Amino acid sequence: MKEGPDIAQIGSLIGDPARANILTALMGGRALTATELAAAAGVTLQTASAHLSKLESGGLLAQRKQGRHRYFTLADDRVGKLLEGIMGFAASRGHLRHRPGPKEPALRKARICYDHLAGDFGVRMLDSLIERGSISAMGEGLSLTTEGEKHLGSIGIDVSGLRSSRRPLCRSCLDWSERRAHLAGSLGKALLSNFLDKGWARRTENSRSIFFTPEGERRFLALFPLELSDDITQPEPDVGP
Amino acid sequence: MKEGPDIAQIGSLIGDPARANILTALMGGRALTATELAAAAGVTLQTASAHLSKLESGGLLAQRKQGRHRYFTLADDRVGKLLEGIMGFAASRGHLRHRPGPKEPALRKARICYDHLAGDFGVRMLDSLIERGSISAMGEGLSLTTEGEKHLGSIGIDVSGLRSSRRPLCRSCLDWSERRAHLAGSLGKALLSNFLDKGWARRTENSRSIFFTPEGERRFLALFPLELSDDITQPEPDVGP
DNA sequence: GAGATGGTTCGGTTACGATCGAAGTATGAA
DNA sequence: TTCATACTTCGATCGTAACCGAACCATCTC
Repeated sequence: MKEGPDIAQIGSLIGDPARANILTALMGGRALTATELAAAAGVTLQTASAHLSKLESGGLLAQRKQGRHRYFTLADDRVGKLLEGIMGFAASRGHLRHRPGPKEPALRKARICYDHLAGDFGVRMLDSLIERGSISAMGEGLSLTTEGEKHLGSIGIDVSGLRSSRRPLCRSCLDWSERRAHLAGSLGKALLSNFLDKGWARRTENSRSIFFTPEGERRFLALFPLELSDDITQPEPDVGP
Repeated sequence: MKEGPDIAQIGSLIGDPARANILTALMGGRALTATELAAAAGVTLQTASAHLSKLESGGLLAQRKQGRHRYFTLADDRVGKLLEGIMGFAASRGHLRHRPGPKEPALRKARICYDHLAGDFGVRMLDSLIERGSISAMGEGLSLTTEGEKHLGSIGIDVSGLRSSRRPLCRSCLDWSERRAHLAGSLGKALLSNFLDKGWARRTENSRSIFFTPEGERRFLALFPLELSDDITQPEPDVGP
């Protein structure tokens, strides 16, 4: 007696707190093991195992066996989009049940989103590029200008090489904590790699946060200036119990 | 572990089948009453009431009181976007909610949707009316032409009487199993009543399917011819687990 | 081989929430 | 006023799914 795509099944998969925690943990784009995910979800390994198999057969997760580990990731980036959408909506509704842990400020400042930079720094980077005219925003889409290609070339990004890949060069990705867009696509990935290669920043173990060295941060901020650089330094007040 | 993260709340709201039906029903953009939604969800009014208040306090629904009716709509179009995203994902994943049971073909052929005709027959009826010029489709909206008013008057529909009601005369209602529109609104209701009154068809007990008598079916098909009457007879292949 | 680590399966318990009958409230009609 | 319709609240039932302990399989190290 049911008609239409089964949104209830997807919904109930996301609707369980343990599974929601698992999915949230995987939003960073890194592959995580069942044990790590069990810890993230706050359940035992057996329970997590059951959840993971449900999520997988529901098409939300993919797993890849490597030795005696099983690495789980989101099935594809459409799942990520979907979750971002729900997170953004939930955040805007004030459904912030998110517990502000100690690592939270670092996550908010700079973190990885799939393979590119998100958080305050990610938002700032895109804003600055747009303000400068390196990237033009038309509606939902983004495109690199010739000025931008020159600009980014000067800091070591091989744009023409990126163009040859199948993946779109520029895409905007909505940040759930900021509700503002940051830069995704192959260019977003290349920029982050560039920062890491230069030693401006490094990934934090077992976390999605990205740590900028003082020198790296100085250079980053100089490279991506903003007319109205306001809320990037002040920490946000804690919300919730 | 009741302290679920943000997305779990939204997910579990969408995750209940009854609530998913309610939301799906509201995707048409029309405001519907609690009673209509109860029917759409296949639950009693009390149960629907509980679901509706949950959905509302979850920020997914808005209600507007009008006389002794309570009209519910999606809270805003961001909710619609969200649901569309989930539906799109579910559809692409092949999560079609069809558990092809024995009654399934009958449901697909002709069934009731609130108070009007849906399924193959519903789609055909609207297509035929548009092809004939009785109804003109402009974007999302439908309107009855003067030719159409004459045409339907000839088969016993009092259009001017219907106009006096508050309810819109013509509305298109998207059928998720068909992904095509059928005719809703007071005219859609009147047409179905007309068929039932004439004895062309009757409702099936405890089901949403509508049974056409052989004679009724013959007349119906004659009344609503189609240039390209193709897929109305061949049953779709089962999509099994 | 033995032992350790990573992960799954099974069985039984438990708690949550969906459901409906019945009774109660609000609005409109006669 | 009285009756009817639309909807909500209350209370109780009941099914399902989340959960964990324990046992089991798989892979790596030594």
